[in-house]
Amino acid sequence: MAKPLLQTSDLDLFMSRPRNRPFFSEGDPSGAIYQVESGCIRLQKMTEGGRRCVLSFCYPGDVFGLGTHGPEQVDAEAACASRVSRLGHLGLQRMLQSEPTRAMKVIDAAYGGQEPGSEHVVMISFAPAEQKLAWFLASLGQRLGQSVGGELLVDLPMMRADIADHLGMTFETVSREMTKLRDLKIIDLLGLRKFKIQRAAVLQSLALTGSLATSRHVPSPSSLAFSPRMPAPRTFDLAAASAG
Amino acid sequence: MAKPLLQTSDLDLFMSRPRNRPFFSEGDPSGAIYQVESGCIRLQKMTEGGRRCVLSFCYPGDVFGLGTHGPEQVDAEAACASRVSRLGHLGLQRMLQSEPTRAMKVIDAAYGGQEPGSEHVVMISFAPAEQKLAWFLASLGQRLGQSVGGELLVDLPMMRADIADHLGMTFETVSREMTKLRDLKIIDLLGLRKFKIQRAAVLQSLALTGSLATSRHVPSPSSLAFSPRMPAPRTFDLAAASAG
DNA sequence: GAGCGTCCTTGATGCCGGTCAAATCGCAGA
DNA sequence: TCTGCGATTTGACCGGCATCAAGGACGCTC
Repeated sequence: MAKPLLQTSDLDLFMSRPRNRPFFSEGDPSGAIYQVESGCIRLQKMTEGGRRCVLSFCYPGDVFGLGTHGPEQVDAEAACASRVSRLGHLGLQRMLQSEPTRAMKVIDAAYGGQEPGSEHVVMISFAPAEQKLAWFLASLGQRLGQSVGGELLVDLPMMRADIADHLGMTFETVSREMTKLRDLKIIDLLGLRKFKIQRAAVLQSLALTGSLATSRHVPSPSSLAFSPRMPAPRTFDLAAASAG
Repeated sequence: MAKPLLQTSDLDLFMSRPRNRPFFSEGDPSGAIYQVESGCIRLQKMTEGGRRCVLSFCYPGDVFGLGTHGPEQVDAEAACASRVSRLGHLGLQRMLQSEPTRAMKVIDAAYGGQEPGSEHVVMISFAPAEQKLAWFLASLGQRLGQSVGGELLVDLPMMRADIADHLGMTFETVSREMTKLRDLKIIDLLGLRKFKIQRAAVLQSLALTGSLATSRHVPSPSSLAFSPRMPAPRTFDLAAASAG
């Protein structure tokens, strides 16, 4: 992990929460910036109907909170037992005066972290379930993965239901697709909260194109040309995939 | 419409495009800010598979383009014959020196306009087709609607396929749901590029909750309480709706 | 006004993924 | 270790929406 944006000297409070407890909720007065020390925070919104939409996850080193941008727009809850440090209103004002450039950088990072990325929107609007999950696991690998003997060991701090609400599907489907990826030997499940990426190239291909391409045959750039319907193969060839 | 952010004196170029022609594409060097004069611009991304995802639409008065934030992240295309004015690199630099506050405001507006809103994400991830369309038409009404004798007359500058790619559905489904709303007498279709909102309260309720509530019985705030599955009624009672 | 291409509407069909249900797993506390 | 509860897995079923297909409407150009 790179050097965190905020140092101990900046911060004025530490907070811990067990799983599913909020750090703050939508509409709360803000003025503070939070930095994840350990665990995983989910930024989410509730719909009128009581459904939950997880906009993003924050991992150690990430900052969140609206700071100077007004009242909070989302709920921030612990996806697992988590600890965050807080730069409160006063400390933020102080930093804005003493180090305006860095303060702005912190505020921008915290603000940007809770905006949904366009990639996320593309994924949840079009991709089939298997591609959504492949995309999520691949990005989790990039963010949290630890290389171990050519494979990538990745923490999975959040529950299946959290993933589901992040990708616009149900936790049952998350579970099913996870099992499918395991059967294809693309990932290996190590208990409930950890997994291994066994074939990163295949996972990446599945995440990007929704199909299982081998790493030596990258889909041609010409496939970027416009085509009204996606004619990509939508079926798994388990045998071919396992042989790959 | 409120006073546009940019005045004629600021701008250094006008550009026109017929439908489906780009103003710029993802990856183009930026440094400019654009303001819609007439028509409708769609900001979109293409997926590897050649599918299109419309992140947002820009209407007259809106600004877009990344300005000082680096190369363009999206395609900007005319959703119908459109005209935009452009504040180029030099003009932007000049404004940043002479009126930094306003320049920053312009840049922020343009930047924010092409970030997907969290409301949009919530909609496309969970809502059924009828609710998605109701939400889109209602927001279009708020943005472009002209009150005419208690009803709201709204331009619909983009094609069905554009709406579909914005909401994560197919243009056939957009068409079907549009017909359904017309049959329910919630909207009235006036040709292909214009419609009337006949019963705004019902449309709004459909957009927010996915169900048809009458305006006198607003869904109670307590419904915001957490419930893992949305048990809201998913069926249309055409008779009851028409009677309302 | 005729002709033509594009966009839109509408129908028929099939499948993905949501829903309901039940069994199993995993963890924490007694 | 035992017990209990919540999380996860797995199965069965089915409904909404994508897909395929055909016909109609609209807006061009000539």
